[in-house]
Amino acid sequence: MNEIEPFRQHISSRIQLSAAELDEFTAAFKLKNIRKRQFIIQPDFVTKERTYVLSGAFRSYVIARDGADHTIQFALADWWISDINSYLYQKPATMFVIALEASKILQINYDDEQKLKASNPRFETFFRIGAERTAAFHQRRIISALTRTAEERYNEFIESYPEAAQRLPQYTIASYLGMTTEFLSKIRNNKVRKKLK
Amino acid sequence: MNEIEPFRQHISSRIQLSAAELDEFTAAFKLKNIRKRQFIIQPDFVTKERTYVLSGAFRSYVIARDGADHTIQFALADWWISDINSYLYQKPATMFVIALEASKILQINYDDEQKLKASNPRFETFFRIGAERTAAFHQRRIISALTRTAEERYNEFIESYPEAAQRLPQYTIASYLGMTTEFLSKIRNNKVRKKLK
DNA sequence: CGATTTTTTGAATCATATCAACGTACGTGG
DNA sequence: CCACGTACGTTGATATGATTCAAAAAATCG
Repeated sequence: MNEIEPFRQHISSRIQLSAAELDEFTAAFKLKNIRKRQFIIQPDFVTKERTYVLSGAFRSYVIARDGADHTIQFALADWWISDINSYLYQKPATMFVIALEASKILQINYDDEQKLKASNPRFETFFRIGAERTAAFHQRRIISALTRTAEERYNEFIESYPEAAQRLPQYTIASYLGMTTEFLSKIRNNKVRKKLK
Repeated sequence: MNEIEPFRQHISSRIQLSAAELDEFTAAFKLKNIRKRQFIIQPDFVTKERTYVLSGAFRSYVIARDGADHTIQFALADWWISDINSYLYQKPATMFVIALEASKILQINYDDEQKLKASNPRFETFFRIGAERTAAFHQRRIISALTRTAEERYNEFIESYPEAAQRLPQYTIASYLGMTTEFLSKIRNNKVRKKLK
């Protein structure tokens, strides 16, 4: 009946650990409650933690020169989120990460993560698998952005993430998919004039 | 005076190994000569190797429904290339990887990589670092695609990869940056009509 | 409820694509 | 080492998918 049970499951789905190892691993993480609209990462501050979402929802975004905001990533329960360039290289962030709902998260800080990885090869494996999957995921997104129209990207999104599609604000989904809120609205309501071939 | 010396340097830049470990690691890789225009990965075949480029140049791309091809990645000397979704999950590829020039590569196959990682935590670390950097790199590319105009993306590209910009065919660069060859040509020759503000 | 945030709608406009044609270069076989 | 074919790059005219702007409608929340 532990609050972090989903996290233990998550770890066990990637690597096999003894009960003691699992305790050691999870002990490096701190549980936090985050209010809606609270920022956990802001530009110019070094991202000192990696965040796992137990419950709630987050969105990371950057603000372009023209002031438009662009969603880089979402994270619902059982996802990770951070400004990976800031965390990995321990340099100032360029992104915001904000809670879209009241949320519970688990965080490990950079130094503790290094210690953990050095202490046990299985822990190193855990992070290796995570990084590989993230890279593969990003590659699929790049392919989608390069090869599909706005409408196709939206259809792909609601198929892949039905829960996110209904729970997250439309304007955040639009900016994740690289289109304006207005255009997404037109797609959803079939107001996009199509060429008849 | 060994042909694979750059590869040994590459490994040493990520992890610290004894001479014996370095030999063991490199022994898992096979050297291959690849002719210009030769494919090393094709759709529908499972990608069984991860490829490090010693010399030459490669491009990975997908073909969209409309027949247009889209460059996913380039690899010049000292870069890695593969269809990561195919290699990682050992399922059929969706991409082509073709040599743009006569090239020399080093390849490790999937099973040997697993053995290597299991045999020595430092080898696991090597791949973890690689995956992390790939993920961080992809994230920067996603941000660029979402927030910049075609012209800005091209300027960013020639600044970040001056060698690639002059060595690779324009149409491959255009498709990497998500624009047509014609439009890139107009950008390069200042033929793009700009709104005067 | 009233206030704020989010979504929708239509018209005008823009950034980039498409198409077609031509110019250039390069590599391969004789 | 020339010639010729094929691949690559450029240009201008036109078309289009998506944005911008402005305003109203709908949803959400304290």
